[in-house]
Amino acid sequence: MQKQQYLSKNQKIVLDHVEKANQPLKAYSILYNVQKKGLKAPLQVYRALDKLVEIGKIHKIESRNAFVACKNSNCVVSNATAFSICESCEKVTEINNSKLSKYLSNFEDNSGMKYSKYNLEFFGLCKKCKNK
Amino acid sequence: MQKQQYLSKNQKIVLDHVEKANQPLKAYSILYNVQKKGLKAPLQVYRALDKLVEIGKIHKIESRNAFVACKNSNCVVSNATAFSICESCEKVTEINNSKLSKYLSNFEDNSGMKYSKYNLEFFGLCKKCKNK
DNA sequence: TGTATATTGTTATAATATAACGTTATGTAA
DNA sequence: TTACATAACGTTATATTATAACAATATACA
Repeated sequence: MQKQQYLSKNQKIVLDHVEKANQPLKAYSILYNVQKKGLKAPLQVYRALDKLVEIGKIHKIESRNAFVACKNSNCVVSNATAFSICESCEKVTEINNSKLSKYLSNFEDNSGMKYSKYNLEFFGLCKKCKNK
Repeated sequence: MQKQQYLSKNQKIVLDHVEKANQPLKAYSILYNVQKKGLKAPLQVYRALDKLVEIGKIHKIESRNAFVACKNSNCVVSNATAFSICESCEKVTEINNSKLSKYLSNFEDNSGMKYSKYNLEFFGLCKKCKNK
C-alpha cells in the first residue's frame, strides 16, 4: 500500500477546523466543534490529530496540550518545530527561522545520540502584553 | 514573608524520590511510591512538583508528562532547559551545553517578543538503541 | 501578638488520552 | 476481479493526568 496521498474524511474535517483557528485548540474543543460534522467520540478526533501530526500538517504544543496548524508550507514532516508562547495571552506563533533550524538540526553533543527531531518552545511576553 | 529557604516536608519527600530515579517519573507513579511516607492524594504530589519545578529542582518533560530531577547544580531557576529523549528506550538526559544555552537565550526573532524561558526536547535514538 | 502567606489534608471532579472490539474503505498484486 | 494487507471508521468503556474547592495548620516577620 502506498503512502497515503489524500486525507480521509475525518482528517479533513479536523484539519479544516484547526486551520481556521489562528491559535492552538484543545482536543475536546475540536471535538465539540466538529460534532455537527458527525464526529462523535474523542478517539475520532485524536486519531485524526495523530495522523495530521505525523504528516506535519498539525503540531502539538506540548506544554499546552493543544494543537495548531502548521504555518510553514514547506514543513513536510514535523521534525523540527519551534514556537513562541506568550505566557500572558497564550498567543502561540510558529517560528520559521532558517538559522535556528539549521543550528538545531546540526546540533550534536557528546552523548552519542543521533537526533532526528526536536521541539522548542520559547516563553515570554508578546509585544502587546509587554506594553500593558 | 521571605522567599522560601527550605523545602517543606512533602516537597522534600517528592524531591528525594525523584532524585533517586535516574529517569523521568510520572506523577501517579511518584504518588504510589511515596504513599508509605504519608502522601495520600494526587494533589499533594502535584503541589510539591509545582513548587519544585518553579524553583528549578525538577523539570517537567512536557512531551512525556514526566518529571526529572535537575542535573545541573547551577540550574537555579529552570528557565532554560534542554533534553535528549530516546524514542526507543525513553531514556532522557538533560543537556548541559553552554554554547546551546547561550545561543537560545540570546535568540531573537522579528516578532517583538521578549523571551524569558525556553524548553527544548530533542528526539532520536540513543547509542544503545542505535546499535540494535 | 497579630497578620499575611505557604503548606497541608481531603473529597470530588475536570481534562486529557487510550484500550479493545468489530466494521468498512482503500490500495496493490495475483 | 478476487484476495490480501493496511488504513480508517465507529463505538463503548476506561485509563491517565491534573485541578477545584474548602478547611485546617504551619511559618515568617512586623
